[in-house]
Amino acid sequence: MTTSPIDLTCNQSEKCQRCSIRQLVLFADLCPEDFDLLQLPIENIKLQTGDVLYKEKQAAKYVYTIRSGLLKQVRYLADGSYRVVRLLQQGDLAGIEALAGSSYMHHTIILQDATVCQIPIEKIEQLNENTSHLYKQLTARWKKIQSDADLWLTEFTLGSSKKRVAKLLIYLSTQNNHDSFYLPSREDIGALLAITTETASRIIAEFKRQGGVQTQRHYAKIDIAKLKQLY
Amino acid sequence: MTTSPIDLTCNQSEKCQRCSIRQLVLFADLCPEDFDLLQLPIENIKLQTGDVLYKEKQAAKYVYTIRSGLLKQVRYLADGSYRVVRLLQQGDLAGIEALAGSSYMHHTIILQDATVCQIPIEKIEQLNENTSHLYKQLTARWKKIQSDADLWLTEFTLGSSKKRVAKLLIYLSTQNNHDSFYLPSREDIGALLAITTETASRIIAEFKRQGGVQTQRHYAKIDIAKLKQLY
DNA sequence: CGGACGTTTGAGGAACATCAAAGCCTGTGG
DNA sequence: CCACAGGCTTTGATGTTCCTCAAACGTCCG
Repeated sequence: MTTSPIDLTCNQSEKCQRCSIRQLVLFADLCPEDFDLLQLPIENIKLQTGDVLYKEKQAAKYVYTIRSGLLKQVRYLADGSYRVVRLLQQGDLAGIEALAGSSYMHHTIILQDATVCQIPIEKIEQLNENTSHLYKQLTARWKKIQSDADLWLTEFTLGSSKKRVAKLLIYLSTQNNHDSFYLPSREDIGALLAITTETASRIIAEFKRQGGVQTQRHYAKIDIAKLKQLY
Repeated sequence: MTTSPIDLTCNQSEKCQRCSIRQLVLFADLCPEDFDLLQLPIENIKLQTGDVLYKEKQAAKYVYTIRSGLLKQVRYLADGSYRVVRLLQQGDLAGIEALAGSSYMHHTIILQDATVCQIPIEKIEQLNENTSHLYKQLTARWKKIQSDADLWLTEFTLGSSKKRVAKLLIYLSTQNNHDSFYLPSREDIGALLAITTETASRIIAEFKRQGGVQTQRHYAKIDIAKLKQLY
């Protein structure tokens, strides 16, 4: 979890305006004058699998825009186990709850190597006071959190385990435009779907035998049509 | 300009400023000058059990502040069944997603007789442009949606049915300060917890026999300590 | 090569869904 | 005031799914 000090030297405004995923990020609607308000540094951070972006209850000073990779937001339970409550991908924000409180609500952990932009909260609040251009994007992000939560509750907590695993695989495969996608560990899949590690393993192993899924290291390809037949 | 106290068309500003749950609602932070911007009428609506506040995909023109009662937000599934994805109570907003889109995301249905304030979306947007006082409350509402969703995923979709029902009863009982609370139908409890109506019924019946729960019509009292022993 | 960790597989049992029927409230109309 | 219909709740019997405990197997890495 290292950051390059070289990044900090060049003009922030220009860096953000030239952002390659500009249309996807929080600052999508800002105009050049808005960018001129950005004085504090926005760091671009590289993270790898297993890194912890931040922990629950930690003092919240930054909101993070996900530029690439896959992250999980996790709640640890009284018995030591954990539940994955959200997956974050390109364009999503991590730690947005920092805008309404002083600490983070989850552990946020990198599943697939990621790059994120670290945006100081003061900067967001400062922009909010000086321009109305951020409001729309922020609202859209909040709404996405809500609709993702609803999706989670209707798609991934209901029906047989087989159906849930299949739906998760289909969801993961459609979230990027490569033909293969990062396949979480069986334990994480369990924590995502509220099933045990063993059940997750059994189902994926069976899908592999039946030709609905092919795996290679931590990546998978699926045959969506075949998968839909199998559950 | 004087206004009659019984005139329903009386000055909106005064009505909202005198609101009995002012500290709980979206407009909590507004100052008198902000209220003067409120030109459009805000209607106070009474609703009873079974009424539909709005439906999924319906054109969204209003955000609703819940003044009293209990509402459910529901997603209907392909097989005709439904899933309750959220409960709304005093101080919550219904239809807030209207701020980032043109239609509602759920069916919102009254469980326990309710009163709600109907706020036109234009009014919120207009206030947002003219004052920064609404921003904080709106952000707090979005954050609550997120934290409620996380609560749902960790408390109500995990563990044995018995545990989930007990947690739901405890949750419902602590949400108001009366000693009894509205107990949803067994079908709704099933749709809340992703279990069948029969299982919900069996568990509540057993809790009743063992003295953890007492019911009367649609209301219940619980013995929290005893309930915690039972699962 | 050996150890650690994640995955797979197995056997057995508990929990829950399903199908089905009976019981119980509540409101309605005779 | 009582009888009855309809809807919700409760209960039962049965079968399936999934969890639990346990062990073997792979794979990656030092």
